[in-house]
Amino acid sequence: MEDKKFIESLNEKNYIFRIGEVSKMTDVSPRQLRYWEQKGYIHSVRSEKMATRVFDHKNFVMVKLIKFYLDQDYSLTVSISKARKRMAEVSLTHDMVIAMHHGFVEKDGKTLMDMGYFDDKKQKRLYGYLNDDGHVSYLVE
DNA sequence: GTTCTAACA
DNA sequence: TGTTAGCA
Repeated sequence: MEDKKFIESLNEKNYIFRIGEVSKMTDVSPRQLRYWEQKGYIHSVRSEKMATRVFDHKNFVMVKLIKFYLDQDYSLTVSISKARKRMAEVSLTHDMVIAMHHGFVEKDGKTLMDMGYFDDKKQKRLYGYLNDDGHVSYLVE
């Protein structure tokens, strides 16, 4: 289970940024970030004794999403709404991919992703791989 | 040098 | 929302 430890060591949850860094990476001013936080659109963590904000990866992504919609001339409130919906979808996508990912196996010169049992009786296993056009092909065995 | 809060020619 | 002031 060394793989698991390695994955956890680089888990995005471990990445935190200060307001200046987030501002530069997202092109959102510190003033805006503080305001958005005050309104509850984003959240920062304040270490027990540390007086400065730190944003985790999740909130960094949220800022990027809000900015993405603002740049398309949506109002702030609409951007927030759209960003929250996207966040939920991205989060669900992440959870599902993690849950179905059972490693890779080599077959016929291809690298197949083992997606676990396909049926409730746990007799058929689902595999998938990317073909040349970028689409996923499936295999059940 | 950076971040914080509060306030506004 | 930008900017500035005065701190920590």
